[in-house]
Amino acid sequence: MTKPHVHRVTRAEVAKEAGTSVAVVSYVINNGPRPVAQATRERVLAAIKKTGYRPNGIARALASGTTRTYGLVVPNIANPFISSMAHALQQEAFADGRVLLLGDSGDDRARELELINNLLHRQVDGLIYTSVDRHPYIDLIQASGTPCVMLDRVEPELNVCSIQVNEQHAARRATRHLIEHGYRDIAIICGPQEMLNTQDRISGWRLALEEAGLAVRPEWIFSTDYTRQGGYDATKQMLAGELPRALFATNEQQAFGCLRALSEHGLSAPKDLALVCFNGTLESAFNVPSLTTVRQPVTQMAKKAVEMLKKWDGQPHKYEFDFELEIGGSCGCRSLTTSRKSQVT
Amino acid sequence: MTKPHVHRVTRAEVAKEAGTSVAVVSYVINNGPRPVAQATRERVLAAIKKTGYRPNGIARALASGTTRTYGLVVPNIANPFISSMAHALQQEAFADGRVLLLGDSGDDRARELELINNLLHRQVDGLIYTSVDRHPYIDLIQASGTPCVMLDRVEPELNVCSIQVNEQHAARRATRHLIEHGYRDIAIICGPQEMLNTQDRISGWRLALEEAGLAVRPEWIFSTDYTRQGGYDATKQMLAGELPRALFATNEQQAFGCLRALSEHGLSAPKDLALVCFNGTLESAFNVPSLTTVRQPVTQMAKKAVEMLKKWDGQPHKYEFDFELEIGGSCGCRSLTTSRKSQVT
DNA sequence: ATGAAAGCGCTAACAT
DNA sequence: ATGTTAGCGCTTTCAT
Repeated sequence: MTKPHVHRVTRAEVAKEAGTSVAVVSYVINNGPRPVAQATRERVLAAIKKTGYRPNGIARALASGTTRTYGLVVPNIANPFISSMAHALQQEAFADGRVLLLGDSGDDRARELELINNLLHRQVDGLIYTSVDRHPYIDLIQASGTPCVMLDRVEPELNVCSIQVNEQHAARRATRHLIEHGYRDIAIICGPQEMLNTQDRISGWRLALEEAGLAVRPEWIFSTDYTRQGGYDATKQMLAGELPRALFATNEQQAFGCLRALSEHGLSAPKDLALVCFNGTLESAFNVPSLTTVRQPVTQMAKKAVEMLKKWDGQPHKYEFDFELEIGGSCGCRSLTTSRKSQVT
Repeated sequence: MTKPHVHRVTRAEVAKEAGTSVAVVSYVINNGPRPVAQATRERVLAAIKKTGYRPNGIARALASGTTRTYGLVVPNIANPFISSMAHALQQEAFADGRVLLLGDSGDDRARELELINNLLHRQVDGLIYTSVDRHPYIDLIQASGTPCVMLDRVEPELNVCSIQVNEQHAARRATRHLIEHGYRDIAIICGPQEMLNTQDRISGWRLALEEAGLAVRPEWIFSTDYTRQGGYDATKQMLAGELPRALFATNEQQAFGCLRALSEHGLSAPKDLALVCFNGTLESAFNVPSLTTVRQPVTQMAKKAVEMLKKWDGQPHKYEFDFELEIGGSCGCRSLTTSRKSQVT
């Protein structure tokens, strides 16, 4: 019952000032649910202005049962792909009068659990969730009855809503692009093996190789963290063995780590190693060389995610979005085509 | 009074189940403010487990007057420097049991106002604020009595708390580093002229030049957005005139835009243009070439920001942090020293 | 069209 | 050590 803030004007004072009941003040503020006579409305508005009244969102949330808040749970907001998604989600949510509670788990599964519990206690109206793990805390969320949209793939048998691109297809498409360049020795730097998205991306890579009749060499699967350092370390390791001619890095950060490691050995892309990556952002487009990358339609996905939370019906809808293979210079295309429009102008 | 969620267990049910009063349930949950007999405590805990009770954070916030939430207002969460700061802030805040409400204004001043109003209505316990503009909405925040820490410099006469590095010093130091390399023709790519941080960074640059007896050429001040595209455009413009030998880019994104533009003209750093930038992140360390950059102690600053909100006393404390000039390859140092430890291992 | 009042689920002061 | 209850500031139903 401690009130840390300065005195706050309440609805009662406004009502007194306007000479009405508190209910009418609510009707004016909320534009409903009942009509208010024009004269009364004006008196109320004047009283609001005069008193400097500001509705208390917490009290409103308690009474109305909606916090007008979504929770966003992500592994790490410092990942540019994720922060670009967060940006789009916030824009979208705010257009609907809602704000995002940021839950950044710092790539830590225990922390992720704490955050989800915390956000659920806060009665968020919905959760937008990317787990650090292949076993997201779905039960917990469903038990609370909170609408939830997953932003990655989950075990098919889980009855959850999800939004994603088909990552296996995308990985296959990216790898196939390298094959079309004529490369036959194609390695992959991927995330932790147990994660579903890692598995999808590996299997897409494998599929493309098999379709082209190329050998799948297990020693050319470099599993590491989805970080720059991970890509760097994996590449160092790769450089210690027989060097492939091309590489599929399963996220943008790994690709950057890879380029750095290459450069420390006097190597570069696409000259010594052709490179494509997954989930590129503006960074890929501006990098030198620009990165050929699988692009997810972040803005559209954000729109859909918010829409799904708004229209929540408890059914486990799954939406799949088309990805785009954005051609940059890292795969060697730039030396093949001379007249390509620049990415960045 | 709509309850969108499934039935939620309340404290009353727990009390009934445990055969105690509701107050005791609170005391158990909150570990106070009054002691509870061990036996009772255990009965309550058992009842909580059995019923699946979860405290309602909103009701708690209304009754206690604290939402255990901070608002974070930033120009754009997709900016890597900002998202790394957001990451650190969230970690720090959560250690204190609080969560961040993300207010991403999308570089739009009107949106920023809406967001601040929204967050204030939500009764956030504090605000961490970086404005898109030189005139932040301080009055509004102060009128609400909400603790607030600014993360950039504000007009000195404003009585607000702020945390920052001395940007003029940092800019001067960065520029001086270029001068120490022997470069005499040093340009600057900066942000919008009216912003205080732009002015600080320009004046630091200017000061360093003057101290070295070098000419300050107004045509070598390229004002643009703090974005990759901005850096790109400014560099294109620069390339149309007489090319300087060195450049100070006033944020990391501009630096990347610059490198891209250079590359499209067959030029590169540090060979054709030595480059240092402001507010580098891990991206600078991993880029090829790695970027020489002013680094802010993001983690410490986040710690301090949260601490200031916790210990709020209404006084306009200002904290200045030491920056670090992180040496990379973009300024030419790499060719001078051969034995430098790698940045990224 | 408006007023009165019953919650929303909790905290904590006031009882015992 | 524990029970009872008055708020917290709002939404909305039930009256009028």
